Amino acid sequence: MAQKRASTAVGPEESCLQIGEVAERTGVTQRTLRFYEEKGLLKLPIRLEGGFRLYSEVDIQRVEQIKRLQKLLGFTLAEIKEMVDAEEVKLQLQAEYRPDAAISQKKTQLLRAIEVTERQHGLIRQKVDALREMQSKLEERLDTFHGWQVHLEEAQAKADGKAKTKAKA
Amino acid sequence: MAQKRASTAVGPEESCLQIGEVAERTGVTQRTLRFYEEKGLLKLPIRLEGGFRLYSEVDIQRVEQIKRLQKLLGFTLAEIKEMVDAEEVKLQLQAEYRPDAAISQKKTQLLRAIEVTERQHGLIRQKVDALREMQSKLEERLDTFHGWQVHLEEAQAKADGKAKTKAKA
DNA sequence: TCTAACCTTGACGTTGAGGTAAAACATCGC
DNA sequence: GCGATGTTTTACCTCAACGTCAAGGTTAGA
Repeated sequence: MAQKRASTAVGPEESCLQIGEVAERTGVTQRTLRFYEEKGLLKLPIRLEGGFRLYSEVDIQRVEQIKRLQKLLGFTLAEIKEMVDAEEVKLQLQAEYRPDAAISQKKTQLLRAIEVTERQHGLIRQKVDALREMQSKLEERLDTFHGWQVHLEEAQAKADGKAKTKAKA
Repeated sequence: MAQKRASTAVGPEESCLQIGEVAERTGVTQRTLRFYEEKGLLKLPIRLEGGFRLYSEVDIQRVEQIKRLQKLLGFTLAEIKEMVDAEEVKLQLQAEYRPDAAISQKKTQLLRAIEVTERQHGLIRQKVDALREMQSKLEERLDTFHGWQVHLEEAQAKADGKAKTKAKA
């Protein structure tokens, strides 16, 4: 362990994790974190004077989100980027909600965000539908299998019975 | 169009589509079909004397299944292979159900098939759950957005009203 | 028989999503 | 100041899932 928490260098409330710890806690490699950054999936992290990246808990959550979207749901990193971008827009709108200059510009941004969100929603519904269909098919198949299993048990019992009778005789 | 349906060359009931037509109907390329074959996702098709591949409707269905699993649900071809292999086992068991020699062997196979199917089922449930969570989050977000939208409209109306009053004065 | 359209195998290229290795800098505890 | 770790950038490697020629064989139809 070479470094402790550099907890006073940047801001008062940031959690300030270095890349190694983020990697460990999220289960991805450091390379992957840099790669995501390069691809715009993670925003450029603040740096220590020496150039070391400093992450926050929010970043960790985002990484976990990315992994879920990718591994569980099969989205590509490009699609995921679109999603996190939309999220970014939301946060931005949320933060800048007070200083209400340029209302019509905000309206445009908002419309864009809504559009993206609705597309995502539709995409997900498609996936859910497909999954449900698969699921019911699998259940059907399992039923069939169990039926066969019973059938096989019976057949075997009969065969055994015959064998025993023969052995007795 | 250089060839017609070679409908009498192999069997009486097979549909006999050539690779080009299968590609067109499924929306994948010929290269992809050969690739799937190479990877064991499609069984080796029967061939015309000249070596041309001949597919059936069942093959088309399988290709469509593969594409769904892959694009919609994010399974890798390796995972998909496992699934279609399981399906193959099922068909095999189904076909060989009559000649009931070696019952215990069949039981083993059946157990294996059940195991795979149940794993798939669980996997899919996980995915559905994750997707549902995402979906409700998105709906929540859309609600927020629409609220903001209304808010912005009001703000703009107010601003416009002021402007008009000023212009009148 | 000849040709246009279709198919074959083979080999190399590409893109996405990282892995791995190297050389040099940073930080901490001593 | 030094050594042990931890990080940084650069650069090349890999693996999956195809794309893209290239060179040649096949088939139906005029």
